[in-house]
Amino acid sequence: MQFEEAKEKFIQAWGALGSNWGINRTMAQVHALLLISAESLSAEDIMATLNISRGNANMNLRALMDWGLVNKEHRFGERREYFSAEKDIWQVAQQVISERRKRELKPVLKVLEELKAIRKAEVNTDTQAFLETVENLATIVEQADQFLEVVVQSDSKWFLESMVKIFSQKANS
Amino acid sequence: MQFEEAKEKFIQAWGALGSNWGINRTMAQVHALLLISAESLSAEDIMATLNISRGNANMNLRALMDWGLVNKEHRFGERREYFSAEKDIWQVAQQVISERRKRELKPVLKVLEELKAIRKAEVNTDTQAFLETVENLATIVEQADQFLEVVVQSDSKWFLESMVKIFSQKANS
DNA sequence: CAGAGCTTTCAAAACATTCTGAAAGACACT
DNA sequence: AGTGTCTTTCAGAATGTTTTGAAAGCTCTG
Repeated sequence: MQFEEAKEKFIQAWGALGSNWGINRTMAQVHALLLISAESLSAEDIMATLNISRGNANMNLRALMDWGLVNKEHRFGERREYFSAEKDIWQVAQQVISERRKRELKPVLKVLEELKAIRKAEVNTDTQAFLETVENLATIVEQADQFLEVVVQSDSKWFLESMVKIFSQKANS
Repeated sequence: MQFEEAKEKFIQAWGALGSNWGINRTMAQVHALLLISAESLSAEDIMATLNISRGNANMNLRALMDWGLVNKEHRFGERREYFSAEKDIWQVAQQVISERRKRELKPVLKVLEELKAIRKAEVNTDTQAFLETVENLATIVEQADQFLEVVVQSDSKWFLESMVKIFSQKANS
């Protein structure tokens, strides 16, 4: 496989993955492109490579910066700005997890807590089932949230070792 | 908070969550509705409660059945079909994880493996960076995949205990 | 302060997804 | 076979999302 072909394939694949995960295709593609470029790129470069408009490039670069996945660089003596992506994949993963936790998990947890406040007095089959479901759901989402917090705070080495321990424990049981 | 209000709030919240995760809003709402209903519901019930059309209800029920989250029930002496959701949240989570792993993680892993095949001979800065990124990415995605496999195969009790162990280990370090 | 070179914004256009409702299909019963 | 009840399908409509490109905004430099 040739380099150019591989590059393109990677960008496509990453774009497709993104769109399954609520991240828009172009944004994921821009990220992919920056991930695999040794040097930082200008908006111009990105527009040309991905065949997208200036506005589009700008918008998605901004979103990526919001997510903390991409950085802007000023170069001395140049007006043009350059962009680069965090290359340490573990850090990228942590960043993504941390943002999604903030943006999505937290609000859901809040709602679930509120819902537990429904008056237990009002007892009938439906209320019963409802409360039980909400409580179970809240528990599992909280646990997932806590787990992810640990992930976000761990360094990659520690985390992987812990996972290996779990795997082997599982294998022996 | 009154029951009806709580119910509605829950359905809305679940719908919103779904759309951040590549699941369409209505599908998530139908799932939510079934989750919190003590009895199974007919298509008619669902249409009425969520204010959606027959076709829409049918389509999303089918998708939920595809995901293994909802079951169809035939009742003796009735032609109408009833639908119910798996209420054990741990099972729901496992089911969702297992489907997404199959649908999304596997294809990405496949592409990443293919990309590693780029000729290493062709060495220059860009190729270098590319290969390194792809390899790191592949490693982390594989590890996530393995972890999720363990989750899917574990019972809830075992898994939670393992997580607690990790948490406390982390706390002591 | 005028102009060059770049970035940012935003309304309208293009595109994609989701929903509707009418029609066709399936089935059980007479 | 005919009828009533329910389910499924699907083309077109509605809605939602993304992209474009032109215009407006910066900021440096002569």
